[in-house]
Amino acid sequence: MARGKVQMKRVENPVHRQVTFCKRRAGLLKKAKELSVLCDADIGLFIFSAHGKLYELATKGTMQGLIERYLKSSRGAQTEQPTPKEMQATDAKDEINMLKQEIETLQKGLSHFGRYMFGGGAETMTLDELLVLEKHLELWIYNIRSAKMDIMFQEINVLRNKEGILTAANKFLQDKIEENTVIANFEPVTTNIDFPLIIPDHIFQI
Amino acid sequence: MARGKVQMKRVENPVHRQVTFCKRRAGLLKKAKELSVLCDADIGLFIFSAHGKLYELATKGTMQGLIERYLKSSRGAQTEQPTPKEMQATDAKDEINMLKQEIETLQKGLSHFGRYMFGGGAETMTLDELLVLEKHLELWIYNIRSAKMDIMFQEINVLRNKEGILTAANKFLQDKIEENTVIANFEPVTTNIDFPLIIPDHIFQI
DNA sequence: AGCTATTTATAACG
DNA sequence: TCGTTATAAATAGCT
Repeated sequence: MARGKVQMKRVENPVHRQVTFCKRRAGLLKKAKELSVLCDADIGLFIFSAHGKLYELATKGTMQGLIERYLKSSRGAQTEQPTPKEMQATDAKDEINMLKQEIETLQKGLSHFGRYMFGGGAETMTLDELLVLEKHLELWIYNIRSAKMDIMFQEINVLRNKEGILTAANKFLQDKIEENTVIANFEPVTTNIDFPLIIPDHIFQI
Repeated sequence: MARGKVQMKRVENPVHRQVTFCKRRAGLLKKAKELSVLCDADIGLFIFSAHGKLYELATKGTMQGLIERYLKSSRGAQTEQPTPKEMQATDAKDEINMLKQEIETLQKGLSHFGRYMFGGGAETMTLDELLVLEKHLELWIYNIRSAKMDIMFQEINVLRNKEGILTAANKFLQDKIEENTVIANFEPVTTNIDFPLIIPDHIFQI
């Protein structure tokens, strides 16, 4: 495409070959992104250099997600999945697994972000790419928050239950002491404890 | 690339979009093949049209085989995730101030993000703008998590303190009852309470 | 890495 | 979809 027509065969000179690889790889990735943006297409592209180094592009979600979609689509002519993945958790274990998965998704999204920013020749992000990134971040934030809240609310409830039991036990024992004292005609029980048996209200304010 | 420069955004006219998709898809597949041949690269490429139709190219073996190779290769080369900046709080007041500051940062980041995404005619972002945005988003996510955790840990600690006080009071009262019983030479105190005075261990497990 | 001279890809149109 | 053509992009050969 410049200063000489190129033969469609392997470039024999190793230096030339490496240069050509760099340039054309950048061009290919750019073209793929352009097609995705211009025509609403979702594209997965990965390139192994002759020495095995990996370069990749996923224009929607993660490469994992696109690969799954590819496998479904190429196997049977199965129905498309318009909604990427609806999440329904039946129990805590599912919740934890989903959380882990989402963290992974997020990390991939971030790494994609990094690639967009520093990857070969990709100096611009499209609005669509930003929207995808935003969705990932929203999902990430939401799921981390939910999971943490669930776990901590659980602990808070357990502690509140324990508090109720202990308070009741405490009250019962105080009543018992009074009762025994009356029966025995003893002086009221006196103590030198330096912590309150009745918890001041302010402790219960957070 | 012809008879007019093209904007890097979705082609709105559906007919034009379809034509562009056909032509550029063919061009992309051709370029991928050329890169593969010229530079000894192995390439997997799949394209989902907007309506879900699949187009694919695998320059070596099958797409399945390339996908397996991709999965292996991408696992090994996990990109490290940057650790958001660590925050050190000496007391609750500092914590609150930091939180407020971070909220401000977050709001700035959000407004930046919104501007980047929807601002007038700015379809491209510079590398510096992207770096700023990335930092804001990382900070945003990290701080939402931190703030929630801090608040809930605070409540948990208060409840744990209350639990400790009540347990100690409980034990003291039990000892007192025993003591009074011995002095009075009475029968041991008996009760018909239906909750435990000694809390079963399992309650303390969360 | 940059820089051109060329080749290629392709947008608009028929 | 297919062909034509004017132009925008990509890039081979150099430095």
